[in-house]
Amino acid sequence: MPELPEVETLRRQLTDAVVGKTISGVEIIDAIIPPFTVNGTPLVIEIRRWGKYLGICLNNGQQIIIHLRMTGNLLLLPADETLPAHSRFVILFNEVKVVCRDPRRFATIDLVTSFTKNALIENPAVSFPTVAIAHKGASASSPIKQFLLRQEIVAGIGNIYACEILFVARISPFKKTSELTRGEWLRISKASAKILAIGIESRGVSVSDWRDLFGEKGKYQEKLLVYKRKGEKCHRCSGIIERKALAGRGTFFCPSCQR
DNA sequence: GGCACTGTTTATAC
DNA sequence: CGTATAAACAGTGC
Ligand SMILES: [Zn+2]
Repeated sequence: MPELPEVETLRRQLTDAVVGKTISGVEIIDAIIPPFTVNGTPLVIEIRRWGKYLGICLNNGQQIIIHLRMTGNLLLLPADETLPAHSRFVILFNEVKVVCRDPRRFATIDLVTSFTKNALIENPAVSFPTVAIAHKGASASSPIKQFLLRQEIVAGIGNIYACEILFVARISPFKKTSELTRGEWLRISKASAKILAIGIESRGVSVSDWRDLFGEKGKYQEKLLVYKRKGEKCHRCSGIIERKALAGRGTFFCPSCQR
């Protein structure tokens, strides 16, 4: 479930763990991944993030770009440790290695010399300006939840946090963006910053098998407000949380206090 | 066994 | 052009 908070957690942990270290190679385990060659044995100079993309920047001009998709995670292990099941690639250092474990095999890794991903709101955990997105929303007809999931609009929000944010903002996931008022956009802005920050502080949400770089579970699953809470009592009113499909995704909300 | 469901994105069809 | 659906894959739960 790597969404923005999970990927940001890895970015921070990787920064502490491998910046300044020498990469001795990248081993591709899953043959479906196109092979590539790292030039020489470069140093890691920075770990960057664009939405859910992670970039390992090297001092040879190359960059390793990783997207964990549904079930990918990264694990820091001693160099001589046996690889876990579903390992797909391994980034090798002198004494440690970073392995990508990914049962569903959707995660991607690429070696590039330049990379960028643009979005209307680049880092919603830090800043969520409302003027441009409200303008774009005014001319769209999609439900707000689908709109928040579009990565070229808001980089990094995924299905779980979209549900959580809209609960905090007291807005129905099905409400059309063209019908949102200025005040509602401001509530979405505040709720996004708040929930994503809590997600990051919690080192993510382990509703399934998510683990951080050190194999530890996150803590946000203990704080979930609506996600996976179908049939349970709303924390804000006397309503009961419902689940409905929206664009094929499970969508959790309180029908009585989200309008 | 069968079917629904799961964190994401993208190609393809309309 | 925007929007909707299927597909990539493997596991889990009913
Ligand atoms: Zn409620």
